[in-house]
Formats: sequence, structure tokens, C-alpha cells
Amino acid sequence: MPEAMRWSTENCTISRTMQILGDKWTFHVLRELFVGVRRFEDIRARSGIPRQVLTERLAALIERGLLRRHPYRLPGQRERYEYRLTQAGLDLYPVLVAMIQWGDQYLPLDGGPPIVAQHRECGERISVVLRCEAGHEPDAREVAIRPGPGARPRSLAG
Amino acid sequence: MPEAMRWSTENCTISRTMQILGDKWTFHVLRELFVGVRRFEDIRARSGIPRQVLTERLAALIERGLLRRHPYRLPGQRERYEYRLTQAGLDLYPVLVAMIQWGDQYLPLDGGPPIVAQHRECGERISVVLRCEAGHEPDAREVAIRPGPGARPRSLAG
DNA sequence: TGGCTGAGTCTGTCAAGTGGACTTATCCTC
DNA sequence: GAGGATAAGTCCACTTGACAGACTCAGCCA
Repeated sequence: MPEAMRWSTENCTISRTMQILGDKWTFHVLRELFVGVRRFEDIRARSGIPRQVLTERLAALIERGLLRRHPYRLPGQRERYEYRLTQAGLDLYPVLVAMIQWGDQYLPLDGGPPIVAQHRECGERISVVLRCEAGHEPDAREVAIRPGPGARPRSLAG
Repeated sequence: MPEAMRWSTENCTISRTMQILGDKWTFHVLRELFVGVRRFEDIRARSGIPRQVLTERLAALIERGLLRRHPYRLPGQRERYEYRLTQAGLDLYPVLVAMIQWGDQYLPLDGGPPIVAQHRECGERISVVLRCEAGHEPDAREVAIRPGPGARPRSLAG
């Protein structure tokens, strides 16, 4: 029996993160904000999200603290709001970059990658690497996901 | 107008990756495999996925090349199959670790993290870092996501 | 006064997820 | 060889959520 079977999933960090991100459309919304598209109608036009779903997802992301509304005003128009990433939202960059990196490797396109992550200062391509606290950079087979200090035993019954 | 508005999203790497991963249950399945739970009934019991959905998601992940079926046999039982990550699946570690890291920071629990990523060789905690090809390790505000060589212009009309 | 625009809200339809019961194949015990 | 256990599914009825398309609303402009 795998060791993990003895531990509960109820408070699992991945689950709790997926409750926020784990939705087809939520990730599309985040992508738009990461590439700099901030307004309702622009996000909708580029991503194809149904309006109602977009409204709901934006509200959820604000409530979770990943976005905030920011007033803006076009000349000769009334004040409106755009949506911006908070620090919590910006800190999803590693997740985004890791996904782009995986996609570039396993779902490549003939013309090359359609989007790249770039260091603003020097213009070079950015990627993510795994690193342990001893300074090693392990590859995938050297990584193990184990129960941590907050792990709770599983009440078997299902 | 943000620059990104001029570029099409149709072949976006994030979208194409999300077509595979961007589903509440798919990620739960992957989590189970990453922590070492490989059998249908074990996955179902720990994650609470409805059987029908689990059947469908496993089949999809196999078809996409992230998993493979592997025969096994318990003493005194007939042969069955378990599910294992392929190299493509294992290479999602950076995505998983990035998500755990974000969750630990922004959705912390009193008892500490319920799961941790560990280097098998030395036992130290593993995290992900962003790094550019010039060797810098930028923080979130220094990252930009830009159109790459495969970007296609957007036919405006929506 | 009437029209434009961005950002929504409303509505009916239809696909998908859900829980619970049922099925199948194999092995074990009697 | 009959009956039971078990892992891995299938089947079914029900409910929830996504979806497209039309409608609303507030402020500004001509």
C-alpha cells in the first residue's frame, strides 16, 4: 500500500490551490492579465469567455485576493474599471512559466512558441528550475512529494 | 491599447496546455500519481472523484501521453492495471511544485504544509525559481510575457 | 433628444458532473 | 463447482453549470 494512502487529502495544498485556479476559464483570465490585457471587453474578445462566466470569475479572483479593480478613464468617456494582478496574482508567474515551458516541450508548434517569458531588464528568455535547499537542481525523477508537518492521517472509510 | 490585443490567442501555449490540465479533476488525478497512488480504487477513495469521471480522465491522460497503464498482480488475485506517469507526466513537477509553493505562501495552514516536495538524494525541501538565460533570477515584477516567433496576428472581429 | 459604448444582467437550452446501484472477470474458500 | 470477495468499471436519473444571444444601464457626446 502506498504510503500516501495513510494521509488525508482534505487539507492538501494542491487541492486548495486548485479550488482557486482549477478551472478552464480562470486560467484564461489570468493569462490575459499576465500579458497585459486588463479590461472586461478586451479579455472577453481575446479569450472568448462568455460574459456571464467572465463576470463571475473576475469577482471570484478579486475575492480571493489575486486581482483588484482599478479605475481608469478614457478621454471623453465616463470612469470605468480595469483589473490588475495583486502581488498574490503576480506570484503565480512560476506556475505560468512552468506551464508554458511544459507546453513548449510537449506540444510544440511548427512556427516556434507563440508566447515567451522574458526578463524585462536583459531581454533573455526566462524558465523555471527546481532547486533544493542544499543547492542541487534535481531533475524530475529525483523529486518526491511527501507528507509535511501539517499532514493529517486519513480516516479510512471510503 | 495593450500590445497583446494585436495577437491571436488561438495557438497560445497556455491554452493548449490547459486543454490537457485545465480541469478540476485532472489535477487531482495527477496529484495522486505524483504522491505515489496508482490504482483506480485508491485514487477514487482518496480524491473523491466520481468513478465515471475518473475513467474518462485516466483515458484522456493516457491518450495525451502523460500516463501509461502498467500491469500488476496481487498475490492470489488476477492481473490488473495501475497508472504511472510517463516522462511527459513527470515533467509536470515544476508546475506542481510551483502550485504547492504558491499555496503554502498564500493559503497557509496552522499546522504547517500538509505536503512538501523533497530531494530524494539529500532530503532537503525543493522549490522552483525563475531564471533567465543570462543567469539572473528575476522576481515577479521583472517578468514579461511577450509574443514569440510563432505568434500570429489577430483577425479583429470579436 | 437620441445614440454610442463598455460592462454587465437575463433567459432558455443543452452538455457535463454527480451519487448510487448494477456488472464483469478472476481468484479463493469451502 | 457454488458462493463470496474484490478491483475496475457501466448504467441511470438528476442537478448544476456553461453557453449564445438578447436586453439593460450609466454616462458622455452630437
